[in-house]
Amino acid sequence: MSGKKRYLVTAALPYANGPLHIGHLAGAYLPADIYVRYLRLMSKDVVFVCGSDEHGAAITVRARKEGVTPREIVDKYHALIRDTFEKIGIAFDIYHRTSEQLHHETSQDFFRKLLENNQFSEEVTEQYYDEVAGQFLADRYIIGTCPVCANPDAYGDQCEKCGSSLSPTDLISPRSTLSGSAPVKRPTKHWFLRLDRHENWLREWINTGVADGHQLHNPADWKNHVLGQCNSWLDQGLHPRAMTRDLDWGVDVPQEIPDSAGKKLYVWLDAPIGYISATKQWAIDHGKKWEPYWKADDTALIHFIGKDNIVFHCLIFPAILKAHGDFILPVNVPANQFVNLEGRKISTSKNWAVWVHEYVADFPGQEDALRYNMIKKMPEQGDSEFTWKGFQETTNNELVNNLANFVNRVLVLTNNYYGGFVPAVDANHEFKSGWDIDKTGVYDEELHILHEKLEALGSEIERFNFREALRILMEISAAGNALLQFNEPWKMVKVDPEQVKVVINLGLQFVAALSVACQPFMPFTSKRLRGLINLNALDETRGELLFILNDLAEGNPVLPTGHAIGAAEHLFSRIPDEVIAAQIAKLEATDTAAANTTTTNTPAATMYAPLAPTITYDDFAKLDIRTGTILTAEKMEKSKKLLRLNVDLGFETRTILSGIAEHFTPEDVVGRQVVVLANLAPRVMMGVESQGMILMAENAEGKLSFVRPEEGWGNGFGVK
RNA sequence: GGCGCGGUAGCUCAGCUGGUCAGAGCGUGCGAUUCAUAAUCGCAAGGUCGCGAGUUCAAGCCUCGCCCGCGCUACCA
Repeated sequence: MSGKKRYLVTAALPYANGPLHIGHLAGAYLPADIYVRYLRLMSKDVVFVCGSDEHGAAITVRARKEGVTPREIVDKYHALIRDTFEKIGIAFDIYHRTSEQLHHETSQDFFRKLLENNQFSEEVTEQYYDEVAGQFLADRYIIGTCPVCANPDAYGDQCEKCGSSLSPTDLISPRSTLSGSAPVKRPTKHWFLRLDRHENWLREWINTGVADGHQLHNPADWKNHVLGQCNSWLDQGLHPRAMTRDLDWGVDVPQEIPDSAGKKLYVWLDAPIGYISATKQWAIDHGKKWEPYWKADDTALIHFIGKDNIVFHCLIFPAILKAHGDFILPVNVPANQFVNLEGRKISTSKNWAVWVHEYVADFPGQEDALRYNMIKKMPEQGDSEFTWKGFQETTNNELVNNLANFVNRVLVLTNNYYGGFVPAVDANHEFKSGWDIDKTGVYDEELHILHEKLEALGSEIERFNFREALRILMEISAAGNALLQFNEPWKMVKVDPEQVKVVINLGLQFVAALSVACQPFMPFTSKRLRGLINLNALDETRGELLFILNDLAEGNPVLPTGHAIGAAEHLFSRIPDEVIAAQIAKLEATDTAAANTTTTNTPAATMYAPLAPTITYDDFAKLDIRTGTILTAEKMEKSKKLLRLNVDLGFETRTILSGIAEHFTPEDVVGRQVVVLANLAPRVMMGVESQGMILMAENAEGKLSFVRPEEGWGNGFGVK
């Protein structure tokens, strides 16, 4: 254990424009929850904060699309996400929200402090401006034709059809979603954090753990992919990044600052400071001080995130904290990778996901089955895979057959033979060890091994190896089953009743240990299990795992002789094939056109892009579209997406670059008849001038199809 | 194209600074068993550790090249 006096654990703030899916859970929230629950059981001082990230253009875009206010969007999803966390047992000390006044004040104070510390440069850049609506346009407010896949409704930051990340200036014929007009570029001033000035110390800190001459962490404890990603960025050089935006939904740049009108803090400064605001609110609610958790050297700050957030939490936020001056740096950022679903990437926009709020509705009382499976499949080193079949198998084979069964066996035998009381034992009586079939068991030694297992489990959690920790947990259950199997109390009860007492007593100690050790992973099961053996639910403020470890270390049993247990019950229920089939069917159904009518919170518009604003015939007539034939095709050097085509337009041959290399090989396209936008302004890409654009059709999966005239149609003819 | 992380038994994955590291769980086969939601326990199955070279007394573990997956990034239409 790090030896720190207190812990501040954060989990990535969910963006309040959609529900949670299992990838979120396995990526950040479950590992954080396990870690925190473990710390509490070990009597550590820990605060676990999270909250909804409620600002940004995506929310306003969504609000406009649904005809509601941004406030209504965030209220809806904040409530949904908060309740989902509670239902699946993620035990934050506080789940805050960035729309709270306290957060606005906190982040504004941060901005002022950075300004005071001379951490910004002010720069004027050209941004798209909507003259009709009278405001600057966030990237998400601008749509236009995607340069990669020709989707006519790509956003200024990203094309949701092909997933390309874009900038507004990439879009062909951009238009404003506010008014439908074509935006114009206008100068606007923004505050840029001088990240370049932080590059050197960040590099040292990331790679050696040393900052300002102090050893703050050991890089060997950080995950490979986290270090790799950071160094990849550092090697490319850090550049000043804008900390403000022209937005209308977010935290205002403090008004006393000149030119702040209409400016909002960008997500870099808004979201991570949400961790601090949340801690402040928690302190207010509980009569505590928040500063020690963020400013004291003996606090361990740990960020649980997904891999998409690595540089944000390992470089940018630390730079902000350092630039402020008073704050500590994270001691570790154990980012997880991604979870795939049934062989495909989880996609909110394509509705390929298992939504957690739907799971808890479909599987009431089986929250821990999902938690268990997600922990088992946690993407700790590389991407992992969730399948419904796998979920069924682990639930039935491991939770039902092994864990629940072991508990049931012990309780049934105790009730049958000893009237439900923990039997007194002769600690010197021999039996067969549950840990090793060839070993003679000794009561104290069995407890000792149990102690070792619990310590090993804890040490794996401390090192963020949650899958391994879970495996050790199940090892205890398997050893318990083996203990019964080897000693056959149902036979020996007539032959050697003293031995049976030892075996059953030991079995009960295993069950009691499991009731504590399983709590970080499966809190609902812990509570249920504690009930079965007539113990109170764990009080997380009391460090009960620590007590048990101390007891076992001294050779004392967890459950005292004579303790009365309850009736045997099953902890888990088997998941039948039909239920799994239904979930798979549901997944596949929502993946298709049914997405339009589904009750999930997935945007209905994802199947079909919204219709673009109406244009006149004159607008259309500006386009000169011609038939043509691809004569030659070759892959562009150094480009992943571009094919260089020579296209016969009848009257001339054009060189056209087309972003279809990820869909078609050169051989695929040579000889194809195509339709070409012939009067598009030429554009130089990768050093080659493209003289037109090949028109493609695209479906919801982002697959492309050539648009072409009838077989044998000539080249160079107009399309109207 | 550049960079990063992965590519290990049918499946899901462990393998720290190179030398019991060729492993675990599940599935499969055989055997034992009945207290238990036909659950449990034991044994077994021989996987070129992505491909090809190299360094070393010794390489999944180091180096170089290549292939595949994912991510970030690029003069990105």
